[in-house]
Amino acid sequence: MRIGEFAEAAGTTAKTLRFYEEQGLLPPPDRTSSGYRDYPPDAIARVDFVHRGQAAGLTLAQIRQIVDIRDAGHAPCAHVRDLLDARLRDIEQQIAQLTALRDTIANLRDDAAHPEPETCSADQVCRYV
Amino acid sequence: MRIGEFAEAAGTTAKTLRFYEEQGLLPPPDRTSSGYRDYPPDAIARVDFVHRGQAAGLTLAQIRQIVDIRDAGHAPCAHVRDLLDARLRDIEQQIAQLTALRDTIANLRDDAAHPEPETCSADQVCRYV
DNA sequence: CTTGACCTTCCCCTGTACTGGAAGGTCCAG
DNA sequence: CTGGACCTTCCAGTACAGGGGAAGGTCAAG
Repeated sequence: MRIGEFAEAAGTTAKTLRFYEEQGLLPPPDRTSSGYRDYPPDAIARVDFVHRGQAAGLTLAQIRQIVDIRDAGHAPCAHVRDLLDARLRDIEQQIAQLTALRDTIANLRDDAAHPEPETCSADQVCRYV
Repeated sequence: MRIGEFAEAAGTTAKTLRFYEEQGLLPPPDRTSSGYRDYPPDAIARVDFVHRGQAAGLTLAQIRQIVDIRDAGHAPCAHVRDLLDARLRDIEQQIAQLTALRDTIANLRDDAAHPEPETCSADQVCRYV
């Protein structure tokens, strides 16, 4: 299977597949005599795994850690648990920060609902921010 | 006031001040005869405005739009309201996405709490993701 | 035999907000 | 007069996940 067809089957682009290979996420496929990449159909599972990892909010570097452990012949379960835990903590923190930011902006916005341009001095640029 | 002293007074670094100037956020200050930047103390208000804009989640490009309006002699109130509204919508959306992602990951993590490495096939790399 | 679709490698570009460092000029104290 | 602290400009790089496009090779159909 050549890269274009494989990319479409895997729901991505040829460019991205070459990039994943370069990043160590996909094993380099065989080449035809003319140098074209020749993918086995079951390599799609690996691309799907990368996509699921991304959907879980993992970076490509983290996904690579997992596939490296698997390719070294081990089950990556423990590492995956650690990654998911860390990601969960990050996300909780991001949500907390965004929530605080939302409240801050909502307050600024409320102030700005009563336009009093004359009280804006050029010094402070804008009295609402 | 030379850049180092001014930077400290404004709570930032000389490098950052040159960057802000290059980005059009700060007006180019006068220069001494030897070419050193010479800041008037009241320029600190402009730096503070940039910092407040950042605290409100605005990008430097957006802050620049505001100061450009102000420097053109207009009150930026209406534009500021639009920016704050847009930012608020973005943040609400980000929070919703992160909340959904958190639930997804929490579920994956729960699955991974019961380790069954033997059911992980090398094909799927990891059955938890 | 040629056309067009596909493939290869290569390098640069995107956006964000800076940071690091090199090469050289300036200023002040000792 | 010399050393060190400060300043100048310019170039390059950071993290992230690719995208754009050039120059050239390959393959199948008409």
